Amino acid sequence: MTVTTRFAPSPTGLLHIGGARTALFCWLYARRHGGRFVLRIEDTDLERSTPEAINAILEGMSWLGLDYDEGPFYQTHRFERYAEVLERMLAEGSAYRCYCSKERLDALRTEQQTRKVKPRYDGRCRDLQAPPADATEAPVIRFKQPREGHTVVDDRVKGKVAFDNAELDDLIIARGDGSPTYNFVVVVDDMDMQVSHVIRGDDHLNNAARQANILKALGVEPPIYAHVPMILDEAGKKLSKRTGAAGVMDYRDAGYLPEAVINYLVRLGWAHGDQEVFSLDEMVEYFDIADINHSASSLNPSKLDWLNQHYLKMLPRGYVARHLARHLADLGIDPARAGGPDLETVVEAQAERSKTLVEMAQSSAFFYQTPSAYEEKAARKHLLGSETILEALQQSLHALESWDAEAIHEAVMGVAEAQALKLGKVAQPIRVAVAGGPVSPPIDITLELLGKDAALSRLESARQWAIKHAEA
RNA sequence: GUCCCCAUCGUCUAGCCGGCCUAGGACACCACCCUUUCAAGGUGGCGACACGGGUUCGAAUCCCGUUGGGGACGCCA
Repeated sequence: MTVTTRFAPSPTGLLHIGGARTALFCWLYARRHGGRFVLRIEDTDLERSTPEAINAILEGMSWLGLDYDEGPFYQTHRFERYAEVLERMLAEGSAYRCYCSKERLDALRTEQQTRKVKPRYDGRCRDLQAPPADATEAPVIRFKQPREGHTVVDDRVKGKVAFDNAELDDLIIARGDGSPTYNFVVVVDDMDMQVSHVIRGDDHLNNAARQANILKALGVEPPIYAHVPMILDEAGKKLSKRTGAAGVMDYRDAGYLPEAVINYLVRLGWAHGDQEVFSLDEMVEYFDIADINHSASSLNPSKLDWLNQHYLKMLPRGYVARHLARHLADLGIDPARAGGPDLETVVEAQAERSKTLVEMAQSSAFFYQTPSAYEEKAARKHLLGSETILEALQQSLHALESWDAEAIHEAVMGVAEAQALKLGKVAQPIRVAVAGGPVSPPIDITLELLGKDAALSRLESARQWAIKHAEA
């Protein structure tokens, strides 16, 4: 049997972090076993499905690098096939037409709720031989669920889960307008696409029993189910659109690398001993459904930050630089045209002091554009009264023949010694002068990257500022 | 309400087919070291088996219950 997994999102919103992890697990399992991974868009809800949401899913998958072997399949393109199976079930007697009105169903539901029993269809039309004379609405089609016994779902993460068939009512598999519903199309698709392993959120565990029964009615062996626990937000609550960056693409925009997000996601609900950092190859090699946790997990943003920084430091500079470019662009900076330092050297200098690419872009902007203003507090502390130091620095740096970190370091040290100051006393004024604030990479590297002309002119501006504010 | 799932540090988790666990790792936090700012790095610290019953020579590990979370109960997916 070739392993086939599928990711089957409904295009009604973003590809959120929970869906992304489900997709990752499915992808990993298929890759692990040299199987197929298919993408299926569950768009049978014409009201809520949107092209934007479809794009968001496709974009998110591709950003994460989760490539699929087949699809995307759209369920709206398969209505003929569903109709065919519906006809067959009607003919075989495993499904029946139900003429109950929505009003009756609603009344039934509220009545059951007040009686404190589980709301379910009472089966009024189950054994009807002909349409009732007073039928007013187009009939829906219901699946004829077994009435007796139990249905056992042998779940690979939850174990054997038994449902009393009396709990499972006759669910609607086609609406009054003839369009098929979720629990039915899933079954037909999984059957047609020969899905061997259904890996999905455990909010579907209850559905598994009904789906397995439909499959059996169709004479097909149900797939292997693996219901993975949910992902909760930081507060341990269900993820909602309001929970900040819930969409995968929001993570990109917030400055995270796909490698970090993937690595973070794989450790949510799954572990391989004590290992925290995994290459894609390692994930594929080690991933196993048996190691998936049983309980829900909450998001831990600071751990994502840590992983992101790890990848910022470890991944090839050129690769990180390409990602950094888009965030610089968001700040209106085009490194190529701004004439500043090579992006890769910036990445090298900034990686260990950045959690995200957004941070890195912000703290590196000064390399490409003169800061519009000094941070007030820093300027007061480090620039005020530093005219002499700044002037000495200008002279000493101006005299440098080769503009490299080593020479710059010597020059700065020289000024500090000449004035009997600790290095910090002269480095901080330089930082504020060139970067606008008190933080930057080591001062010699900062100046080297910035370039001699820019460095000297910013030093001069800072000196002017110091003179002007000393008078006031 | 009914049914289903779950329960180890603040968070992610190792362990779970019982003794190697005075419960390990990671993130976060705190302290110290390093230091040219901020970081990064190093060292150390804080910190959990939800509760109650069993079973057993022995339970985080097995069983039952309680409590607490979560999910499902739609002509949504």
